[in-house]
Amino acid sequence: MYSPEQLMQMFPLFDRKLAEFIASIAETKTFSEGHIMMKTGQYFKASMLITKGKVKLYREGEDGNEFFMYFLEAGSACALSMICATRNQSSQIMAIAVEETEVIMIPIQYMDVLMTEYKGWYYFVLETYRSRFEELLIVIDNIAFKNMDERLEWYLRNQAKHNKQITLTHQQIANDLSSSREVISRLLKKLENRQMVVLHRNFIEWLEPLH
Amino acid sequence: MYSPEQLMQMFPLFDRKLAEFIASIAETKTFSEGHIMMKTGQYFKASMLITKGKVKLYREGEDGNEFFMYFLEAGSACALSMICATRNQSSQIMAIAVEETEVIMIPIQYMDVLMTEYKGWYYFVLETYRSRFEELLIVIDNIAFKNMDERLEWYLRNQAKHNKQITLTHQQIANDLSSSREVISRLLKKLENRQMVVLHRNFIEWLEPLH
DNA sequence: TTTCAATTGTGATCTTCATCACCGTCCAGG
DNA sequence: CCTGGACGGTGATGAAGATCACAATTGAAA
Repeated sequence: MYSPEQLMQMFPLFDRKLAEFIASIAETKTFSEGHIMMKTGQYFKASMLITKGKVKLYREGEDGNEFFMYFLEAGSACALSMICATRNQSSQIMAIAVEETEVIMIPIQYMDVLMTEYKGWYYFVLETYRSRFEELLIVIDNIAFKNMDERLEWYLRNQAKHNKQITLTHQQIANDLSSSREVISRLLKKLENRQMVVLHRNFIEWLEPLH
Repeated sequence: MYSPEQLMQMFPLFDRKLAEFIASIAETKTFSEGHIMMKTGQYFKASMLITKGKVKLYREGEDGNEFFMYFLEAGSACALSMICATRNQSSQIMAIAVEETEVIMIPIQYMDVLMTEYKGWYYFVLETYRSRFEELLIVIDNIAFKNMDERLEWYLRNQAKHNKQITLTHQQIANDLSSSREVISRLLKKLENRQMVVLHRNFIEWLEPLH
């Protein structure tokens, strides 16, 4: 499905030997938009490397609340799937494909040989874990130290990274931030006054530079 | 300093071969109470395994705020020191010894051989990372979904795990929870009314069962 | 013993945000 | 074309918690 060259381009930490091995065992799987790729309490039989699309990672509260944490995009891997697959344990996170998403599945039985024979693999695993950890720390910063207006701005900037047209309703944003629609509507209005966004029905236009 | 047997007892995921290797290269280091073991932006030249004592991990906000995340105790390792050592990157967390703490330092140059030759090591690394990750998720649950009274209760339960006498001032607790002293004082008073704690000057007695 | 700084208690007020109530707008399916 | 449900706007009210002001208590140092 993918050549070693393509893999090395998507996953810069892969060396040639590793890319060749992954290419030889890769099985891809496609999830359609809205598909739940991972549910709280689920066990994994494979690690997933994302090759196309975009996945939204949530934390689920006890009372059915959802709390947005981060996106995974092409070139990244699901840290939890890697570790849970290796250690055969369950996850505490929910993942939903926000667009059509393709992943490479690496069955659990290859974990040992990958880890022991391919140095590039464990660099990749560690880097994946480290960067997910950093993202969680940023999430904590946001909810611990910032007000809703700053969190909304950070959230929109995140969403806008790949597309300045953010096709979300105020209600969906409120859910992701664990807030309420009215508050989000009012804050969006303020951002519009500051000329940072233009509001439309069913989508929001982001006017600021993306990085 | 430590025999392989002692190491295997403290770190259950170590197999004999790994414990022997660690024992052969172990250098211990002791940090006195209050010592800052790790600072935001610091680089590591070694992984640290904790053999005695207790370490408090904080997230630092931009404006000097501190936010308590979790403790590390004997038998656990600092996930960040392991990964940052391996990948030679800096951390975003602060660690302070809350009691006299002894650690085994594993210099960076052993990371490769540990990872490739000792299967027990990478299980240990993954498990360390996974459990730290879970703890961060719990922190997020708390600040995203819970009120201050529940968070305070969780915090005290955590502190009391090893000692029912919690020697902290209300101000210190407020800092850890990123709240204010007055709020903490009032909530503590409520807990006292519910007979869950007894308040004293400079320390708090936890009356509930520990687990 | 006196004194001063750290700790704790308490009321008043303010800000942020959640919640409720209600209305207008848009648009897709009948 | 009409109409009901989804979406968005807006004011009023309430609760949680931050902040301010100040008093009371304690304990260690002088």
